[in-house]
Amino acid sequence: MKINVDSIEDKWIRKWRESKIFEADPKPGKPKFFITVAYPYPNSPQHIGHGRTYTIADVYARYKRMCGFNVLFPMGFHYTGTPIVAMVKRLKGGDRELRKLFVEVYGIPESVVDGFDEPVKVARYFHEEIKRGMEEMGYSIDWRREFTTIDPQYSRFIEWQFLKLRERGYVKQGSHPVGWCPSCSGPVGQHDTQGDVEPEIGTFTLLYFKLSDGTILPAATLRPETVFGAVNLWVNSSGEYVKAKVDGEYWIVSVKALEKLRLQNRSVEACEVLRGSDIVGLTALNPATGMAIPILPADFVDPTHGTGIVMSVPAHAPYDYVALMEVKAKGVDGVEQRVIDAIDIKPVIRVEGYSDIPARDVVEKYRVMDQRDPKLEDATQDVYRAEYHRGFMRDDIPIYGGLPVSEARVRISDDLRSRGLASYIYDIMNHPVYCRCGALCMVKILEDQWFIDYGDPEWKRVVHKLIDSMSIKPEVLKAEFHNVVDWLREKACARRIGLGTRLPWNPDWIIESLSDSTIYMVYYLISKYVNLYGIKPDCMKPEFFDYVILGRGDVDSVSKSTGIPRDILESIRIEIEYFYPLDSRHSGRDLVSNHLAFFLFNHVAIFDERMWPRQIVVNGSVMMEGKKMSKSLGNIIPLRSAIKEYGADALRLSLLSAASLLQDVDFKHSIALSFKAWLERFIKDAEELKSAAELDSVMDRLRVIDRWILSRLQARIDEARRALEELEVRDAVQSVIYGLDDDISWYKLRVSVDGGLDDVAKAVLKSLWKVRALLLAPLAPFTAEEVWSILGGGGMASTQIYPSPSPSLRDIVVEACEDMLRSLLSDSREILKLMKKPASRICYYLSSPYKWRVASYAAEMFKLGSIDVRGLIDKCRVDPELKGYMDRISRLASEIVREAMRLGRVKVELYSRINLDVLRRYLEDAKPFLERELKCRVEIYVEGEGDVYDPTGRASRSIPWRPAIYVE
RNA sequence: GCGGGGGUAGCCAAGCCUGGUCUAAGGCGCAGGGCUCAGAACCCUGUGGGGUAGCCCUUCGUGGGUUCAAAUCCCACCCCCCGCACCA
Repeated sequence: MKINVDSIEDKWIRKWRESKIFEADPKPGKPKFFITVAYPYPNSPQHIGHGRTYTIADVYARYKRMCGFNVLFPMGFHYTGTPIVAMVKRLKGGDRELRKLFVEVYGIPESVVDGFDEPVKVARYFHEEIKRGMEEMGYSIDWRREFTTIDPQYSRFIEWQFLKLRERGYVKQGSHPVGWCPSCSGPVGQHDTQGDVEPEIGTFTLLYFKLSDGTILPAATLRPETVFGAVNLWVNSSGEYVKAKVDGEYWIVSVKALEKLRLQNRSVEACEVLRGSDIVGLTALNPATGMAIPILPADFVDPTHGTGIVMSVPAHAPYDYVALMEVKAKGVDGVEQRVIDAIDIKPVIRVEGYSDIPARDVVEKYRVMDQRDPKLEDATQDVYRAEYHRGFMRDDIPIYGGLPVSEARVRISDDLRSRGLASYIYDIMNHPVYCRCGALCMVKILEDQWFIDYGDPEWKRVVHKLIDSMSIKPEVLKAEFHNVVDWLREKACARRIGLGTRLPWNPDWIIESLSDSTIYMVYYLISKYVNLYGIKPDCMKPEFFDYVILGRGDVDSVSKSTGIPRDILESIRIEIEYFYPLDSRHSGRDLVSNHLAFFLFNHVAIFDERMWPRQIVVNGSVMMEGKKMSKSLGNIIPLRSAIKEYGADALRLSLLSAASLLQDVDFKHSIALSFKAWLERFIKDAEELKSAAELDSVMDRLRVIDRWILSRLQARIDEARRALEELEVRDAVQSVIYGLDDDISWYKLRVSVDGGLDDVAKAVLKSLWKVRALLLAPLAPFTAEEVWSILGGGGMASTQIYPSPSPSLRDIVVEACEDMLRSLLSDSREILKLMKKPASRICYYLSSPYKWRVASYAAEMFKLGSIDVRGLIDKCRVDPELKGYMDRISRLASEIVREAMRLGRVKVELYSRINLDVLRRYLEDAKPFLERELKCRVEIYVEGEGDVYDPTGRASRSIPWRPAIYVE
């Protein structure tokens, strides 16, 4: 029979939808479980990496539902933000790369791409695409609550949230440096740059070197402490410079630098255009030492970086050292050689392992050829790092002598600034970074920027308290959350462009995406009513949210002022009281330091303690055949194509089983295929077991091995439950699939006669298949439903109660005997393997009763604590029944102790349940099986009884946990 | 730099918190066998080395230490990955 995965999936998607089993409404008295995953941003189809988080959440939702909870698992779509806007702009600008991505990688028809002329159209398209993927994956979502973050009703909600934050004093206004494109006049993030580089903003100290007429030559540096060793200045002689009036003083900087100063809100007025060569040869005063130093040309100076004026510290900066050596050797046009010769290298910092001039050390070490040599970067890194961590200011440096460099740096910069000899400037650390439009990125200081003040210490304190009291899975992340909360500072919460909600008190600003997604989980409880009754945005005034979310105000007056009928208001209020707080929040690990942290802050700010979230679950990402998924590698597999290729269940299992929660999953084609095959086989087996009898009808005919497999099943159920409870989905797959497979294949080997199964075995397997279908239902729901229905389970698997271990089917003695049988078989095989000739008969010798007595003492000792030979002998000595055996016991005791150590606590505990009679009967019973497996006659004796066939005297070697073996 | 995570057999990966059940789960790959006209799939067996008796030797980044006993606990070192924001 051929299994048609597609039609099975279609069938169950339809049945689930028609039966509305995933639509959750408040049910007083029934425990609820509210679970959400971070909603998707619809700027591309989802790939299998996105699928992991949603699948884990769905497994949890399905599991909790089967545990009797009224589970609510909703979904929305996050339209807020700039990337989609930027994409449309690029498409309109004829960006071929992006078009290619859409058409060739995502498989979107050309005509559809042509229609992408507005951000919302793009969002709607991917929204539907993503939603379909979620349905196809079998996610048990209550779709009645779906919304997007640009729905006007949602905007009312976000406005309300921001009014609350502002009321509580968490919203502030201030200035803020951002990466900026002067040509687009907009902020640039990673998405906006060539090569997706994140512009890093750094603060440079601007040191004011002055010409004799007072004109300032500001040198930008990250190492202001080295100013004491600045013995000349560098400019690029062919670079464009300007003399300009900056904040009322005359400055000379590069043309680009003037633009930066303007963006950073200095008053700037250019006066005169210069070339670098125009200022070469002039003399400037060092602001720290007062020394007159010459201005010299250097090719390495990049006029677009910093100010285009570079202070030269040849003792500690390899670039400066090399450049100085060059000018000393070659001379400079228009500068007297005497001036150049007079330049002395001045050391400022001493650091162990380096000479007085560390820059020279590394230049020699790296064999740097000239100032264009790329090795200078590494050389520079070396010196900087060593000096920063291990360096001290030399004792001849006034005031700061003896200070560690890291401390001196801050103090010197502060002191010079307070004396008006320096200031600071922001610049791009990883310069140069280019905007997609091609322009060089700079730093702009935005004035009047709105912030949420996550730096507020009191607010942080409360968030710490929440983190301590909630569950975070995996638990190791708790420390990370605490750290993140400690780091967080003001967060810019609004921008000028992009989709989203406008700040209610200042509509020029649009609330950015990480700030409008912090408490929206509660909105799912409202959106159901918005969708159901078409509540108008205008009705959703602050008092509406105050009432339904916080329980403030009076229903009648709220109803009157909003025009929303009283019963609807009350229903929403009841819904929120019932489902809130959120029981589990799921996301990938990349959201820990932003979204998830903000989620906690905002809940604490807006809700009462009893409505704070209960749990966060974080998972790692997905790799593709060992490599990171990326557009450039072209190894992104869209979720929906993967579903087509492997089927939803096989894909789910692949994503669930390949790694523990926080670890990155390595997705492999071969693994997905083997799950696919496994699932098909599971269904085929069910078809074959369909006609078997029910377990109840064969209960009185069960053999030990039947009892064994049923007992194992109970253990697997227990493992699966435990694993799912802790969201160790990997372990759940392990137990339900591989673990049970192991048990079943052993069982089949034991019960099959001539390769076939009798009707008892079939009945046992049928019952096992039914239980297994339910065990599998959260993990691979389509297959589970299919098998459950094939075997006539009744109702849907998704709504059954998750199996619990049944104590009456657990049989530890049988498990112990079977375990011993297996090790006996494997020991026998090992012996047989080493024998050259085939064996004709194999004899097992069980220990005589007195040995069992000694073993039971040993097990007891082990259970209570440690085990030792002397102690064991002492115990035996006082036992009158062992009186006659003391001569043999000393050797036996040491053997037993050794074996106990080898077996370990768990096995010894297990074996202690067995006694001689039970084991003898058990092995006698299994004799035909052993003979079949070992292909020779098997005989079982008890040491010390009459007619024991024992030509080599092996019987005496037996101990109770390990019968002796003789092979002939 | 600060903070977090990690280095386990051919590969991926569990175990580590709570030391002994650890030559170390499971999967993939590989090899042999079965099935088959053949192949794919599937099913068995093996997969550090040695061994004519169930065993011995070696192994969990490196080096020390604690312990009767260490992949697991402690110390030092080396290496790798991620986050540090205005961006979803």
